[in-house]
Amino acid sequence: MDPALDFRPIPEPTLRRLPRYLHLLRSLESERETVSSTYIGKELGFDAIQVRKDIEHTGLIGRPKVGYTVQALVQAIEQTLGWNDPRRAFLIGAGSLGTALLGYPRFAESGLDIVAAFDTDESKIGTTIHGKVVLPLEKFDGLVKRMHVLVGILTVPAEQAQAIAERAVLAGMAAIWNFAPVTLRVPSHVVVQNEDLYIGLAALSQKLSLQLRQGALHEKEGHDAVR
Amino acid sequence: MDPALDFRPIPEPTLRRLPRYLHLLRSLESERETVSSTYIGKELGFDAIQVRKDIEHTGLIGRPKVGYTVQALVQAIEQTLGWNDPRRAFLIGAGSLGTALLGYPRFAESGLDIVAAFDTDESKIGTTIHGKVVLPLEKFDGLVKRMHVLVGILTVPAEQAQAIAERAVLAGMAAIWNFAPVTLRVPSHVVVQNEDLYIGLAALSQKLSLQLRQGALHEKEGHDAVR
DNA sequence: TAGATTGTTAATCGATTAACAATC
DNA sequence: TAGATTGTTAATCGATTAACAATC
Repeated sequence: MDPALDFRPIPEPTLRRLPRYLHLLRSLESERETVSSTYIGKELGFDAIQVRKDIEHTGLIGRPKVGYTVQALVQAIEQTLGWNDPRRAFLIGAGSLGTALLGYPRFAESGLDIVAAFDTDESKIGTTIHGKVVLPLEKFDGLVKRMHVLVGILTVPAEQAQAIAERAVLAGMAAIWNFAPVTLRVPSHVVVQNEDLYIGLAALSQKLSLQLRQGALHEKEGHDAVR
Repeated sequence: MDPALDFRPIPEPTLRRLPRYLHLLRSLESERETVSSTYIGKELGFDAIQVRKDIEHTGLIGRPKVGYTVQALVQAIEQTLGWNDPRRAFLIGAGSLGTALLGYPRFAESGLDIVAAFDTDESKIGTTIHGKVVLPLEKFDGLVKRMHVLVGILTVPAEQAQAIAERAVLAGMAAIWNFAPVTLRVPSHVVVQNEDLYIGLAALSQKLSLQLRQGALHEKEGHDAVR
């Protein structure tokens, strides 16, 4: 790969596919030595050429006829995503969503090390959820500063999200993974990743009505509904 | 808009932005009569031309100098997304993630009407979570058939996801909103929407390392870190 | 060797951005 | 009216797809 490309950001569509490759490859690591773009593509429903192009972005070079070494590919993708050394994060809001995230498997293998959770609910403070301690929100700002934790995971109710985000930024956080359905206003140097369920819902609605329409069409023609 | 376009699927990037417009517009409905693409763009950080192009996909026509009627735009987007009459859905897996989803606000206004939840945990069965009853999993297949519920929300552990998906399909479901971090194998006529948190995490990691790199660069040059 | 699979270079496609006339 | 904002048409950009020589 042209080394000048090293500093270009990975295109968004590629970035969305890399984690899926990684997931497949990890499950393959114990079974196979090498893997071809054809195999990955077939397995995940992508075009083989596209897979090859995506892999190119990681800088890994494969071998004609053989394919890619699974282990090397896993490492290359992890490297590209910056997942090889996990970043420490605080989670704010230990409600049901927060609890779910604390129990989510393998975040640590995906670049994120949730160090502790914060909440204002007296009954939760001091307990541990999935092995992570819940601390009082008052301690948040101080600990962010002291421990230089850069990533905040926001799982608070929508009304509180903006205020907490501002506290996080003020304390020195550089990135916010936002699960509250609001648009956060933060300084431009702060990274915000919105996890907006409504987007997924929009995609689902759209695909479903398309499918139903086509299905109805095919039924009329006396065919099976096949994509 | 060219009426021949009515049957073309909305481009994915547009589809991802429409819910965000909608969210903003709903909060505007009580305050303003009309809104311009410039305003929406500035508010959400998109290009005004892009906003206009996206709105074009809904088929709504604005008025020069005035902009779009907020109410009409809300309706047009809802119509386009198919959110004006919500689809009934079953949620399977009333763990913490399932609980969080049951409590998620305004799904009903976003095309999804969660009718009931299913679980195998005796202690949960018969209880209600955020107003939805939890039923025993044995009743799932029968109720899907009887009530013609087309959408299943999968919040079960990864190991069980494939098996439950197959039951859902067999019972007649047409779409699965999958929160388990696995690739489901389903017949091609079944729509699957994967809600993969690792994708969001990949985007976050990428943006953050880019930002930190730039920040460091600017510091060296004695500037503030500004995007 | 022959065939599979890579990396590279080019063609296609579609989304974003720009330019501008129409118009309230 | 003049200026803001739309819809339309064209230009640009980047991602996907195709073609093919290199090679294990």
